[in-house]
This record gives sequence, C-alpha cells and structure tokens, in this order.
Amino acid sequence: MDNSDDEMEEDETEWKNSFVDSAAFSPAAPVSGPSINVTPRPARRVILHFDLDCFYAQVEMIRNPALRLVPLGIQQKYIVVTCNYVARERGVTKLMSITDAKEKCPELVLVKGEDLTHYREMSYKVTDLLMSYCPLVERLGFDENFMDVTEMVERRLDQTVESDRISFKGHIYNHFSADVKASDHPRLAVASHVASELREAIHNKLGLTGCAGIATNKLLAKLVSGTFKPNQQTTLLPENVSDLMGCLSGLRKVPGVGHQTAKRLQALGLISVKDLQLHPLNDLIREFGGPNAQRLKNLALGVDDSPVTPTGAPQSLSDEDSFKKMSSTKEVLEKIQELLSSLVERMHKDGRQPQTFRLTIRRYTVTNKWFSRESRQHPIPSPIGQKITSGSIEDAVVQLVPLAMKLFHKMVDSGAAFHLTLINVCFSNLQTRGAAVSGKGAITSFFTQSTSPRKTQDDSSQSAESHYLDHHQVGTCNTMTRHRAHVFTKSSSSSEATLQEGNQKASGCNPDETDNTASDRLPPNVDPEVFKILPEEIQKELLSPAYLNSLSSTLTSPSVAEDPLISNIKASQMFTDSQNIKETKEVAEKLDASDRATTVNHQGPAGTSGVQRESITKEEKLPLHPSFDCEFPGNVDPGVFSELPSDVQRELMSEWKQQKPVLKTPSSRKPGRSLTAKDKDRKAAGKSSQTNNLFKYFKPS
DNA sequence: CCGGGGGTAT
DNA sequence: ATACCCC
Repeated sequence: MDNSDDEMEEDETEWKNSFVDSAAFSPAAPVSGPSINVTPRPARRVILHFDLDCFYAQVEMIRNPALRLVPLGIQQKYIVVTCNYVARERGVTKLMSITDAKEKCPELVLVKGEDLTHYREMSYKVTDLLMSYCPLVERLGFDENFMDVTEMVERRLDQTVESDRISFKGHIYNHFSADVKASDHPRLAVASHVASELREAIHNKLGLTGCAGIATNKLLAKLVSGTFKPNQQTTLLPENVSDLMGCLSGLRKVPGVGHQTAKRLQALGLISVKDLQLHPLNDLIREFGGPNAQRLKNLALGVDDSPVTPTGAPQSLSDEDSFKKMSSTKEVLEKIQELLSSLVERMHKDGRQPQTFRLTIRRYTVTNKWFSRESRQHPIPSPIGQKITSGSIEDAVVQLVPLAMKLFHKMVDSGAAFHLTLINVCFSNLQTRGAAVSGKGAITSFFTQSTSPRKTQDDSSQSAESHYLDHHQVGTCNTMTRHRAHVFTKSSSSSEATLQEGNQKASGCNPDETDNTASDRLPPNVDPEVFKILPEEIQKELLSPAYLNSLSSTLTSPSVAEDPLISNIKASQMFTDSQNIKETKEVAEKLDASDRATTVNHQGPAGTSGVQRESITKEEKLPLHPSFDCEFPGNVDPGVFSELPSDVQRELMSEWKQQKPVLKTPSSRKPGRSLTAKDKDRKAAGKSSQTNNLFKYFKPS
C-alpha cells in the first residue's frame, strides 16, 4: 500500500530499519502480534534541525543590547569565532584572525568569549524549550538541535480535515515552480508549521533567532537549514534531495566527512559528492570497512537512518585554556588550580559525582602539525568526589591538584625542557547518586507515598509500545542550569495537557501574559515599559526572588544562598546601568521587525508579515504546547522538601534531573531508570498541582 | 586549522 | 588512550 509515499532516494536502509527502529513507525501502526504482518509504512521520519544565528554574538547582544547596533565579534584568544550580521556585512567572517578582522572592519567591537558559561546556559534553555514540546531532541554543539517530530506531525495530521489545504511555512528548497500545491507532502508541510512555531517560541521566550531545516532525516535537515540564512527556514522535498547533495561544493561539506576522511577519499580520486555517489562500493569497503563504507556512500546520497538520540545531561565536563607557551612546572600548577576551581564549581552545580579525572595537554612542535593531544586519566577517590557534590569545593580542589600533577608528570618529564600550548581538565563517568546503588531508599522514600515502588531499573529497552508513553516523562531536565530554565517558567500551558486536545484556547499561553500582576513586583531599577518588551526569560529573572535578593546588598539565609539554583543566578548585570535599558527597547523593536521575513517562497502576498494571521488549517490553531514540565516528581511534598538541609535538597534535585531519556540506553553504562512508574506519579500529581515548581519556595515573604 | 567545548568509535 | 567527528 501506499507506495505513493516514497518516491525517491530515501533508502531501503531506512525501510529495513523501520523494523528495528520503533521511532520510525507511525504511531498508528499498532504493535501487532508476535509476527509482523502489519505492513510497516516506510515510516518516513520528519526531522527538524534548528541552528541559531551567530549564537555567541546573539547572547552577547542580549546581555548588552547596545552591541546590536555595532559590528560585533566574539573573540577567543586571537580569533574571531563568530560575529553578528552587522560585522558580516563589513566582511568579517567566522574564525577570522583578529588582525584580519580589524583590517576589514576597524570599528569592529570585540567581546571576549573564552568563558562559555553564558553561552552554555542559554544553549540549554533552548534545548529545554524544544524538549518541552517533544523529548526527542539531540544537541549538536551549543547552537544546534535536531528534533524528531514524526509523531507530533502524525497526530496533527490525524486531526486535520482532509479537505483542509495545507501550505508550507517558510521556504521550500529549490521550489521554483509557480504552483504551491505541494500538499503531496502533507507531513513535511505540517512539520514546517511546527518548525515555525518552535522558532517563534524560541524567539518569544528567549529572544533568540535562528534557522530551521525540515526534511526526512538528520543529514538533510541539517544541510537544508542553512539555505536561507539568517532567521529563516527551509523545507526539503524528497524530489529535491539530489539537487541539494549535488550542490555541495565538496565532500567536506557533508556532515560526517571530516578532514581525515576527505583526505582518504581524495586518495581514491574522489573530490565531489557525485564522485562518491558513483564510486563502486567495493573500493570503499577496502578503504573503510563495510559499515563505514556504506555509511559514507549513503551520506553522499543524502541517505541517513541515524536516529535522533536524545542528548540528556552531558557525559563529561571539561575546562581548558590554550596559550603561547608554558614551560615551567609552577605555571602548570597554577593553571591547573585555576582550571580545577571553575570546573569543580561547575561540577558541583551539576550535582552529579565524577568518577574519573583526566588531564590533557598539547605540546608545542616545530613542525607545527597541530593537535596531537596527550592525556592521562585516573579514578577519583570517592571522598574527593563527595566533596564536590557536598559543596566543599576548595577542599576538593586542593585534593585534586596533586592528582592532576601526578598525571602531568606521567606525560611530561619535568627534568627536561617542555613547551605546552594547552591544558585541559575533565571530569567524566558522572554518577547520579542516590537511588540505584547505595542509599536509594533512604532519601527517596522520604517522599514516596507508596514506598519503594522503584526497583533498580533495568530499564527495558524502549520498545515500540512504550515509546509513545515515554514521551511524557522522559524529557526531564538534566542539569542545574537546565532545571533552572524551568523553575521560572510559569508553565504557560497546562503541563500534562493531553496531546490530542489542546483545545483550551491559546491557553494562557502567550497573549500578553506579560501579566499585570507581575509588573507591580518589578525591581526598582527597571522601567515597566522596557520590562514588557523583554524576552520572557529575562522577565522571569528580574522577577525572581533571587534577583530581588541580589539587589539588597548582602545575602540572606545560608540555605538560600547555598542553593545552586539560586547562587547560580546572576541576573542580568545589564540592568545595572540605566543606559542599557533604553537601548533594550530599541533593540526589541528591531528584533520584531527582523522577524517578519519568513514566508513561503512564492506564495500569496509575498512577505507576509509575521503579524498577520494566516488562514490555514485547523492544525494551525492547535496550540503547540509543552507536553509536560519537569519540576518535582509529583509525589514530592514541597513543604517537606523545603525543610530539608540544602545539600540533601541538592542531592534530590540532582537525582530527579539526571534521568536520561530512555532512548539513550547506554550499552554499558549505568542503566537509565525506567520511567514508567514515575510517569504515572507525575501525571497524577500534575493535575492536582499545576504550580508544582520551585518558584514558590523562593517567594519573598 | 584556530578556539572551548562536546560526542562516539576503536 | 587515541582518533575521529561536530559546532
């Protein structure tokens, strides 16, 4: 049936794969009996790729809106790693040296970007926001996210009256023909609306703009997302896949083909994507081995069956610095201390306990053949690890330094001369304390109504049946910073809204819920007018008790001060000077203006403004709402929680947050917990207390 | 092929 | 522990 659905290059691999990859099935396909007799639809996936515009620069422009008006470059060492579009107009490009950049654009304003803290935090806010709509989100670097929206699209489609005309939002790749009628691809069309709404959400709530690509796999979604550059989106139709691939200027442009691979391919005489497409597989197999050869060839064809793998919490935290020259043990020691101090603090905020420490160096070499890093790692004695999580940060650093130096001496003979250009410290093997092994019951059962329902988990592989349900609880926040993003999110829509009927009208969602209620509580130094136009996130920070507290000189109760959720907050220093406030207003207006670019390539009155409400289908009116929010497990009594010692609170928070999406199933690692039982709890509790978030604990009395 | 991250595969 | 990949 429906061969109609697959017309092209999309491989059989994907087809075959759909027997294995439950995610590839449409939800409509029930789990049949023991044997598969339900013909699986090819189950083409629908994948979104989001790519934020000049991410670091955007973050800096939010922190200091005055920067929006000038050519801005983000500087790391002697390199401009990225720059805003004003600077790009003047010829500045990514990864340009400072000297070249200043030559091109003498007025270039540079902001140091070596400390990634702000970028990392904003990055996770974006991922969290996306995850609140659908848990299948995979990060790629700080500024890109993949999302598998196959099910979401399927659901919308089911609710769409067939007679409804579906149009595309944004551009369609290579689609010149005057006819818009591409509703031959309803799923992609619906997905383009989803992408558009998600970009809007990112803009409204976080103040960030970006591009999106809509396609049937990750490779294609990523490649197509960049075709219309700032703040636009593009859908790739299957019939245009080979165009897209053919247009790539070289094999290096194919994600997954790195420097080394490209060189090896070149040795085989392959330069262009087409070369690779047409090359005999057997030759490739000799060079790269079976699976890899097939993979490479598939990539050249635009075929990619790799799943969107939910990223979850990071598996390692590291901190590094590079420099021209370091040649004495003393310098090394001091640098290691410096790096460890910040790393341990970050680790502490994360809440997990690292089991492994690694030291990496890069030596200078005449034949400046770059990289070549060396590393040594060692288990972290448990007592030290505990000091990190418990907050004895200085102690932990003091004890880790000798360990690091030992590793250093395993690599460097300090008796001889040496010349380092980089040092990196890294924690890995991050363990969530609590439930699984040791005192699981002890603390957790404290809150559990029905004692001890959770067994160790084993977890179960995620099978097709469980897949759908898993959606709801799976996407928990994983790090402190990620959690924080939600703490201040007054869940705009009811958290557990069943996906089908989001009928509650636009649910208190957006409509100026700049709420009046909020503006009375504004900090004294904030102009209400300005406040209104700020991104939601910033509004929340300003209203947060933490920020208010910070206004009044010294800090309050130790328990509050110690809490990572609080201490983490350095609400925008930008409002300390009133000048910035005015500029914020201008900037926000500008932002709005720049936003109305996206429109169908050739459809309707060109340039439809973002303001005008288009006709469109039912589907469009369905509010896109987060499928859950993730504060406490539902069985936690907030009152009880608030009475606990702060480090116990921290431990619990950590435990709750570390839950990884079930999909990940790290083969050898500690099993992720089965969320099924939890899900029920969460759901049940969700109804009774929609205000089940941390906000109230911090409410100023 | 820098920069300060992060990932997986071997 | 290294090599490769991504941004």
